[in-house]
Amino acid sequence: MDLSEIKKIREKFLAFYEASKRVLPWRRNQDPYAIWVSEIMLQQTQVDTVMKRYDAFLERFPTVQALAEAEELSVCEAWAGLGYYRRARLLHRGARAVVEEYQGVIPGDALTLQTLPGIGRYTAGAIASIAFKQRAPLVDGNVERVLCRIFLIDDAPKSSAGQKKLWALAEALVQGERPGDLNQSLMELGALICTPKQPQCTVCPLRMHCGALANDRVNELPVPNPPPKRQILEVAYLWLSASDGRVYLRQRGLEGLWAGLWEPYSCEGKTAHAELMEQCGCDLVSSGISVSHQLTHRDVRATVYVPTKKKNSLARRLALHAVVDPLAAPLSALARKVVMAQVAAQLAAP
DNA sequence: TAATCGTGGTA
DNA sequence: TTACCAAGATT
Repeated sequence: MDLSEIKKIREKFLAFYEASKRVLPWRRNQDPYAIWVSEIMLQQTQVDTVMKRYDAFLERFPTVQALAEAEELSVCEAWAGLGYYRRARLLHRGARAVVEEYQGVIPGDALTLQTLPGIGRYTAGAIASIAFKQRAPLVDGNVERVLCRIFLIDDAPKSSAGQKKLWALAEALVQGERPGDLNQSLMELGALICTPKQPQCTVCPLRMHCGALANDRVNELPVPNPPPKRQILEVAYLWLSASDGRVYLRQRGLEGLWAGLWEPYSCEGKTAHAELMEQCGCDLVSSGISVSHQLTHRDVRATVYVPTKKKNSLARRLALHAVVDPLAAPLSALARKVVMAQVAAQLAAP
């Protein structure tokens, strides 16, 4: 990307911001403390939600000194309704750090800001650029979307490759006049025009510079971040059959996973096998049957165990019910797989 | 690196 | 109803 193109894009953003910026409480002045408070409140929180509480918070804690002197509990009170209350505690700690380590003067450069509690890379860039006019970049959810589209970035925004490209572009764009306005213009475009769904490309001031629009890929960029890796849930099932061929089942509790459904007695978690033996009070060996099952956010690995010798008291001890046809019971999909696999194995090799 | 942290809004 | 998203940071 050549510098003249970057410069044109920068100027489009600044012109858009000048013409279209919203009137917001934290844009009244450039008080670093007030900007700081707003940036913390706005983390993962909608503008409307912050609007309702921002002025009251500043009225109660008008300066960094006032906040530092306050009790943590009262800070959290003033935070009520904003969620993520750890932010309030970290902001409070940050204020105390500024008073103790910086004589109450908020540092003006991004690197120092980022050492304060609750201030990460984004917030440091925001405070440094908006309150101190430093050429410090920032990347938030809006900026990710806007830059992925304009610069046709095919990496997922949260991926390391994507983050690297995004921060590099944000860094390049902010190297000009009015860095604070430039940074806010990126976010403002994302909030008002370059929205996640149904972006207003026809009126977008950057439409002549947008790679996604030129390639008709606006709706597929940014590419979705990969879903979080699913947890593995281990389940150990006890296969207990009576001499007459019936199978022992139990009903699960009415809360939680597979609530109210039936299954062979089971234990869950990494120590499922050991726990199952503990509950049975006897040795258990694998029946040779193991089953995989997928839930929304878990991969289940189920293994079936059988007692090494007949334990007639087991069923009574575990309060199990003898069922003639286990497949007729309301089983979870996993338990159904387990029962079918176990029955099939027994028919094949009785 | 991945889970966690709150609440409110939208399609 | 259910994702998905909203000016992220921390451990």
